[in-house]
Amino acid sequence: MNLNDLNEAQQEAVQCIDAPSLVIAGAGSGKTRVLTYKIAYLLEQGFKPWNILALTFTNKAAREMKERIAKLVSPELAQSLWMGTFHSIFARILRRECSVLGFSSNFTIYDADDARSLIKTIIRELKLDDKTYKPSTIAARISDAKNRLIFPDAYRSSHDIKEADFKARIPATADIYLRYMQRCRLADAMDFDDLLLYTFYLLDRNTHIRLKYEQLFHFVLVDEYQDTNYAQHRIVHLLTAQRQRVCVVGDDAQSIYSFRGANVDNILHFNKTYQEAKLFKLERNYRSTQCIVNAANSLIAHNRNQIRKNVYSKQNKGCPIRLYKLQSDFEESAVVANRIALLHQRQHYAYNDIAILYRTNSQSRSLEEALRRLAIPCRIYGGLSFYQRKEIKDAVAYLRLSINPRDEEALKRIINYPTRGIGDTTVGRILASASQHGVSPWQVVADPTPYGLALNKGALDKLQRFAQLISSFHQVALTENALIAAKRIVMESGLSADINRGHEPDDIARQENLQELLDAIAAFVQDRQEQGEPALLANYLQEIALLSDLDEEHSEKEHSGSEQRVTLMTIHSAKGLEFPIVFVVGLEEELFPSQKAGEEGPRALEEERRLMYVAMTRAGEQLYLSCASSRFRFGKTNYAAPSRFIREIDPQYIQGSEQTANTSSAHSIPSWGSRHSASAAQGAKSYNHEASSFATTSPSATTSSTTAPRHLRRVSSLSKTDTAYPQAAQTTSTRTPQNTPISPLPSPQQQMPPPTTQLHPTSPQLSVGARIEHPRFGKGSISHIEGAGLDTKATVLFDNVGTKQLLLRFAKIKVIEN
DNA sequence: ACGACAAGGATTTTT
DNA sequence: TCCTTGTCGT
Repeated sequence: MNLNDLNEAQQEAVQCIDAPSLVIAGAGSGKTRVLTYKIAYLLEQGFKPWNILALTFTNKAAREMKERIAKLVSPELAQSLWMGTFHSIFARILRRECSVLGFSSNFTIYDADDARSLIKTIIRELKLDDKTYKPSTIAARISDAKNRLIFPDAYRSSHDIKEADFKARIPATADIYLRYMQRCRLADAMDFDDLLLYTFYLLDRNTHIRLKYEQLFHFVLVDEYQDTNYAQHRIVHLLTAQRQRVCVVGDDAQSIYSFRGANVDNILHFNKTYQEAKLFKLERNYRSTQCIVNAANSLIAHNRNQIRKNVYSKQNKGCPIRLYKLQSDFEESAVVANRIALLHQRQHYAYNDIAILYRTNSQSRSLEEALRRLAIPCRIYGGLSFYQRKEIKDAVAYLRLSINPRDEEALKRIINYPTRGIGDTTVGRILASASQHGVSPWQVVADPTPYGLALNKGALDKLQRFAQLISSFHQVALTENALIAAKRIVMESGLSADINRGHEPDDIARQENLQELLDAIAAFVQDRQEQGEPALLANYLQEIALLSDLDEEHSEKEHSGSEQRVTLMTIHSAKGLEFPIVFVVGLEEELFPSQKAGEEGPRALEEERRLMYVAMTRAGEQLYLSCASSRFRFGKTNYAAPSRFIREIDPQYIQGSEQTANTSSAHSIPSWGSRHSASAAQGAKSYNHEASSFATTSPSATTSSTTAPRHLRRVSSLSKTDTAYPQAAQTTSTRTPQNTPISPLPSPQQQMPPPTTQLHPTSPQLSVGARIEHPRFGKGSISHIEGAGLDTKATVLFDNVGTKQLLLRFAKIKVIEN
């Protein structure tokens, strides 16, 4: 490591180890660099890696930092650091110390859906109206309380809260909260917020444990400090109050998660908590042109609540920000797509260098369509993540229940899926009985007699069979590795059979997803075994509970090469990323800033402004802004004025914005008819030129080109939706209505999203008796074949693992002899 | 127990 | 518009 790689401000921040330090890292100022160098520096100064705790918000951030430290120092040292997300580190600690809290070390982690579902159950049990007591609202309130370290008893006795709940007409929230906590405990489950809440509780109440971790962590570093909530702040404080060896890094101007409990005050008032704190400001931006940096500064200057800083760039001045004022969202998309085509063709920008950012996910649609018309490949981030897909949740519910049968949410999810005759009435009685006796539903299922279940013989039989099934899974999970256990569970539960029943594109997608899960488990097991670490199902579940699917990015790149795509994402997901070219679209009042923010007042508006700041500072070389006077939203055309944020940017950095900023009102936006008029901004003129190819696209062509991807999007309900358009040139021009496939089941090569599905379009010719080899199951012989074409399914008797049913188009099998 | 239909709701979402 | 949710009918 060489400190000379850093600028002066960065060096100072890195070298401060005897006092708490707050590093305000302006956008693009090398924040991660400072953190990694600081850790390297600490190691050089003799700190042991296992005495250093580095907390991040995302797994991705932790992983990246670890990689960089591995390169900077050594992989071994990097490996021994305590580095991870708040939640994963605290979960690790909690699993170790949980006996004090009355949880087992295999406790389940409830995700947001589990939490909401349980809250809903409780609302019903309490005979409250779930119109008034909207589960999501209550869940948010409980989450909020937990993030502020307010336990149920404190919640109940707080006058302010009581009044607020009374005003909101949900006075029973305190009861729901208490019951919710009890139920989680009974289920041996913690939700995301509990991981913080109980960690705090443990450290705060248990001196012994606090001392242990105080003595363990000689230095604590926190990334993205502006996004910490009160609980996180207090935990960090508990761990560092003695030694005062703490370094937090962040940018108050980029705090955009207050709606999730993040509290900007943590960073704004850091020096109140740590009075000896030293403040370091990283103000040199290495990412963007002067024009972009200055424009962003001029915008954020409208915020009152902030730490003043002077972010500057020494790069080129760069070109001014281009502003497009369009008439409709449709036009906006077309203009953006056209501009991207030009950037690609004339200025030779790679698609990967370009991002389109928007406030809401729903804005992606028209952009996607416009891009497709010009055959520009794009990748849309957002939507359901892998683990949120129904079939994955079902499978994971079985796995969870096998590890922790008390997991109420998992039980409810699959007790009658696949259908086994345990209907709502039966489940209702079980839940009521469990709740009445203060036991977990599983206890009632496993042993109904003591709880006086009013069920007939048939229902009881079915229950017993279910209980036995789960018990056997539990045994398997304890003894076998995760892969073997998961496969048995998936097969014997009937889930596999249910999933593999259908042949619709959606069914196929589900089958693939389930296979993907099993593949992921296989990879996990292999990985763990290579490391000589345990590879039980419980270990796997612990791993995935806190994982979103961000680390698929790696594997995906390895698999499908690096195809160039334009990135489409919300501004929130773009935080921390950068692109040479950035388009920020949909700059209209009510949309950005959002209507809700407007209603909520200045604080919320400031957050929206920070969001705009984040959006602008993602751009390195060129920044484009656009707004549309009309937009199709919620099935209606809405009209809105250009966003105030456009006005708040110093017009000297915007091309052609002088007139629009001062003289034009919402009504004098250049429109189709007036685009040649003198009042049209320069941006609109260039639009006129650039959009020529769009202008020739007739509306009817638009509708026909929309047909193809409809179910495609469904099939690949991925968090990342890839759209490659292998036939894209035809999509708009040559494909006529006649040769547009009408069948919902087009040929797979054309219609499947290529990067996510690895089909084997030409299934090997197979006959009964053939010997084959499968990469995971090994060798075996075919005992039965059914179906034809794409749906050919073979029953294979494998030498080592028994009989499996394989869909030939998915199974990567090799024919040994036919 | 499941499919069909209507109604209502609809930021952002690191864990 | 599109998705989730709830209700109804078989």
